[in-house]
Amino acid sequence: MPGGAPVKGWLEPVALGSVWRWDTMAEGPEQDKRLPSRRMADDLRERITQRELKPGDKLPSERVLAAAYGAARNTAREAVALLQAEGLVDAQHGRGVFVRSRPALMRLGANRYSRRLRGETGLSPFRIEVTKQGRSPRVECRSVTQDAPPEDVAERLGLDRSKDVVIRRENWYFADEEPVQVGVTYIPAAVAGASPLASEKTLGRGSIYARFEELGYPIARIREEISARMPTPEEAKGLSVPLGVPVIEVLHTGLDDQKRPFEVTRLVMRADLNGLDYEMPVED
Amino acid sequence: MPGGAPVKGWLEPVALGSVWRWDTMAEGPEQDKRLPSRRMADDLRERITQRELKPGDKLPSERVLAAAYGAARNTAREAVALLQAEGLVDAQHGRGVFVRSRPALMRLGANRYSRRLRGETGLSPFRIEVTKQGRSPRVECRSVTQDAPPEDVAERLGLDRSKDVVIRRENWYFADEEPVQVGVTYIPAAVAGASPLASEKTLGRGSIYARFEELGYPIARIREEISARMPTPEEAKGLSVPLGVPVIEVLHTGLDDQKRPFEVTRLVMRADLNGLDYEMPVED
DNA sequence: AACCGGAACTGGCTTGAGCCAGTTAACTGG
DNA sequence: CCAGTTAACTGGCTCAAGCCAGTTCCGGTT
Repeated sequence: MPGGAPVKGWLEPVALGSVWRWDTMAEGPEQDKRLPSRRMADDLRERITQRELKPGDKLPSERVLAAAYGAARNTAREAVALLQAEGLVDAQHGRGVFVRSRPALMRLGANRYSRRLRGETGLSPFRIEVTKQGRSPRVECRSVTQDAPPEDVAERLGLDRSKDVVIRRENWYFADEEPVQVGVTYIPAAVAGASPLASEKTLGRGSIYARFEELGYPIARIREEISARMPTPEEAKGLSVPLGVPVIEVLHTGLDDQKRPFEVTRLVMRADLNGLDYEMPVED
Repeated sequence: MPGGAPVKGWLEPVALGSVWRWDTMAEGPEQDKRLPSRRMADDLRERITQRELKPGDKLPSERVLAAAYGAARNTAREAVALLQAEGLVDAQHGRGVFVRSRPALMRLGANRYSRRLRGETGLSPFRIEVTKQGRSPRVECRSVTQDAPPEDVAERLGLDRSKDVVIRRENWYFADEEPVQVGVTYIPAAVAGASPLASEKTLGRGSIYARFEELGYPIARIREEISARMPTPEEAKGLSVPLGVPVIEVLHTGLDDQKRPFEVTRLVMRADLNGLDYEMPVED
């Protein structure tokens, strides 16, 4: 495969090994020029996508893999690392490497802001969606503080970063005690006033948007700016994001019936568990 | 550093090494128990987020890094690989490892379906957005074929996978000749009929939705299902997605004024160059 | 039957060595 | 002055070896 220094090879005393190497090349003109680690990865990927290895199945151990290809353990490790970075596979210390199963995505829609849903169930859309999947939801408000808004938030709320303050509410969302989302909501102090929004961790029936409505800010429009990226180390730890899984970040702005922004929420969620689902009219 | 088996150490004959190990622990209670590769990665990440290393800057070479920490080159490589997987850094063969710059995201909004925009400019929203960024857009229709629809597409179009056929149009989107998106549009054969949609690669002024309108399918509502994941090897190659960068997948359904689906498009785009931006009414 | 220990597996991380292949700049000869 | 070569960088990949740390299971003890 090297073929890097064939000329040198001729000048130097003919090594025993080089002979059969050239022979095999002559016999099999269809040289597999892929690197060993890629070959292993490609083969495994093939077996996975062909369903020969099904979700939950265990891959051959690194040492077995290496032996099978006549390669070093590190090379097999490299192959596994590639699959892991693609999110195809999940390594568990001491147990093995397993084909990742694709759990049903939780589909967050715009209807999560619907007043009707709010009224009918009294439950937050998150709870509804998780329950629908047969898992048990939990929402935890970790902190309610007051601070200067981040740049992008200030911009969307029409605030001056150096002057205005916002209430910052940090919420964690769990399904079966597994963390799946973090949301940080920013509310202008002028909007929250002395309401529970400004201080209470629990907001009572009908979710936060019922409270906004009581304050004179009925949610009429939303803007959602969506991006995706790899998690920071903190996010990876906090959300226990597996290797090879990105996060979706949603910067959400709530607007009242006069199109005034009264709230911004930054949602970060595991992309292997969550998706978004919007249906909307084409305007104008 | 290990300190993993201190108890065992007491039971066994006292090794010479263990003495100073306990000593140093006593002297410096602030043991850095992180693994060498993590320490290097953490330090570099810190320097990057603190802007000491700015986008475009070159990191110390692997060999220099290794020497600085008294570690092997492979360990430095591991550290770099971690940063790469986080999408913080971009390695270039022969040149070095560079802090990745965060280019402005292209923001695709729902307004891309607006009839007014379509009429006013005659340009597709993609072209508008790219031009706005001072780059030159290009759209290339790679193929127009006829086939059975994929499962999820059939579902959304209300078709029977084994009976109905669809027109499949594959489009590639470039900015400055850099591929940034791929879109595959599926149209029921019954909808496309013998129109240009069914055969022509170029569709003329006003983009594809003008053609649909002419056929009696004015786009009135859209549904967009969004997810994110790591690219497949094919996507990584086709879109030249750098390591550590996910893709955003949008499964888009176009509905006419009677809420009938007449078209589904699967869009895959590099998450480091693209984002989505929706503004919509809260319905009900 | 319950417990505990160890053996034999698993992946995690590191070392230090070597070769290959891009890149760049300085040096050379025309 | 330009063109081509070369040397000294860079990262890419592999090897072989070793130790550590989880997991699992089996067999012996209590």
